[in-house]
Amino acid sequence: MFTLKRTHTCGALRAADAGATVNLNGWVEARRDHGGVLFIDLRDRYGKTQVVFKPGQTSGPLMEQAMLLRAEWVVAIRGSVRARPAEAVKKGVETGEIEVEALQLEILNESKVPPFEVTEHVDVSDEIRLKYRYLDMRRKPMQRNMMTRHRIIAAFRESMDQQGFLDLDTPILIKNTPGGARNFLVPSRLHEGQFFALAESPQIFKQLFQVAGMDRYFQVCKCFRDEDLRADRQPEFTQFDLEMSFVDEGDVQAAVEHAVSNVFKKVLGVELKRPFPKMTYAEAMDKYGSDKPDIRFGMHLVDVSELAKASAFRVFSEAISTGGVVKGICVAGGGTMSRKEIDDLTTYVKGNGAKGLVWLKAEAGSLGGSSAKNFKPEELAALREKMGAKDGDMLFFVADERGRCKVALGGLRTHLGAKLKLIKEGTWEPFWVVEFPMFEEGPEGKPQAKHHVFTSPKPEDLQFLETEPLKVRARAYDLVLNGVELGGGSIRIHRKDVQGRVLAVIGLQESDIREKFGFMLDAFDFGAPPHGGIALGVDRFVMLLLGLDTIRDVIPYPKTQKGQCLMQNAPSGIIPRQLDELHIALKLPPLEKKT
RNA sequence: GGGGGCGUAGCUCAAUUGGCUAGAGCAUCGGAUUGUCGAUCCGAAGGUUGCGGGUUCGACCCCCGUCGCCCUCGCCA
Repeated sequence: MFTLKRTHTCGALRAADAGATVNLNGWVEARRDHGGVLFIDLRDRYGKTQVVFKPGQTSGPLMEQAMLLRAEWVVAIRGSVRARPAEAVKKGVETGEIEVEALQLEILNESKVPPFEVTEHVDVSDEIRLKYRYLDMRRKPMQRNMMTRHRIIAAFRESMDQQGFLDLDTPILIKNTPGGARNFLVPSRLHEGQFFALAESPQIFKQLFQVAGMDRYFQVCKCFRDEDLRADRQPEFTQFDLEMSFVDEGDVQAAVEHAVSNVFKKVLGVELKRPFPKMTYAEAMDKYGSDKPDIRFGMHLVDVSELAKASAFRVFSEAISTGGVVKGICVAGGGTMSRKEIDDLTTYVKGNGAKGLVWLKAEAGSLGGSSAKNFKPEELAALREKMGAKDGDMLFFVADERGRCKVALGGLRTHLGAKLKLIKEGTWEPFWVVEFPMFEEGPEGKPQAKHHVFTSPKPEDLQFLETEPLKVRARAYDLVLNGVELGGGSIRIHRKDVQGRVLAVIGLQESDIREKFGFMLDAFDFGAPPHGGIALGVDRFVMLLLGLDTIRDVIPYPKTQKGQCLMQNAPSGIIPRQLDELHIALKLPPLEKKT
């Protein structure tokens, strides 16, 4: 029986409702039995309301029924709203001024004792949370995360609609095109021996929308990548995806800024300054050692290679003579660091590929520390000057091959920013990283696309395409916020000849190009407009706005680091008949390989 | 595939150098309790120390293997 359908949610009632007779539906979160009076906290996603059963006012049978209630039972209650006695008002709770005096109770469902207490007050391991995700999501933090996720997506959609974008979907089952992220494969029953891939992004389809004249497409879409997981990477994740025609970089960026700003305004009440600033890739790497720097604190990387070249300190001079660089950072007030802390930092940079960490303390108008003896006094003075150090500061240097030096020192900068709490929390400084290189050096020195093969080179760099590909800059842009890459996009190639040249640079044979991208190039034969777009990671976006450090907490049903669903126990084997239908034979590695 | 951390009661954790009956808080169950709200008080029950092997007089602790969760490198255009 379910007759007492709710008239109010568990978060709705206020002092002004006193006297009303209402129905509430929800879960029993807590039960406080005082021998006479019995309190029940009733919970739904809107809040909690205290229900009270009082001897004298509550009938005997109803009291008996109420005594049965346990945590997580689902009930419907009819009762009258009462203002609480002044001394019993619960401050800081929206429904704290009232309670509902029960008149009637329907037990809609009982519950086993849950594996963990369904309250935000207890810590539960990820493993247990994922196994019982439906219980985890009953708790306030996950409810908040899911509601925020919804509001972010809604605000994004609202902006897209306002700007005239069409919400169109694209296939999940698509052609397998090796290269880039590994695809999940789906065998085709109707075509024996053939496979679909799950879309790793709608990239090609959204570009073909532009050829189709569907100017201004967007989608909130699932993408699938069969790669190893991280705190911010799941095998299936969600993107804000958009593409527009007859545009340049500025048009795409403006559209995204409108949407991102709307999200911040609607969800956080924060007005972002537009347009977002831009930083070139070269500057990001030079000053921060990262293509997604956290610019909420300074501590820039300083190149001291000129000083290092002639240095008596061989670690420095040899790094330069072998073609490397020496860079440093200045930690304001870091002079008080202990030897142990410095050792930990050394371990940290070594983990990022550096050979070691040189440290010098700014003190007594010069530089000290165990490495200081390797330098002449005037060298120390010059270093101090170049690094802008004051007494009490700590200087760290990494001498290494250019790329490794930036990565190691950039990593150290980020690490120190968090460790020393240099980051201004609650500040939002989104910006664009632009002028990415078109290619990067792949294995065996072969150029490979840094963004993707449909990214347009800058026209003025086209002349180097075949001769010095690594020098070519792309019309690509990444949106970076608080050290997180929120997404990236580009102006695409819309001319078949240029597309062919780019594919050739990365070493694709004519036949490969036909097989993989033939339909795309064919489409370009029929009048492709100039176009461009971007994709943003929804999960990362939500994580960032909520100040969390894993996207698992903003995805309703995420996978573990081994890519499994602990609730369903997926993936799992299939029965022989299913394999037969697909004409698939398993070839498993031997179970045990013991010698 | 590599490196690291963790795995003890339903949950979160403790257990000295390898040593006595493996403990605590919460949850659960029973009792008490008429204004609590993460109620309180009294009591009870609850353990294959992830699993398998080894070393030892003796293993939660040491060794080998294995499974799981997490972080990370590779990888993720």
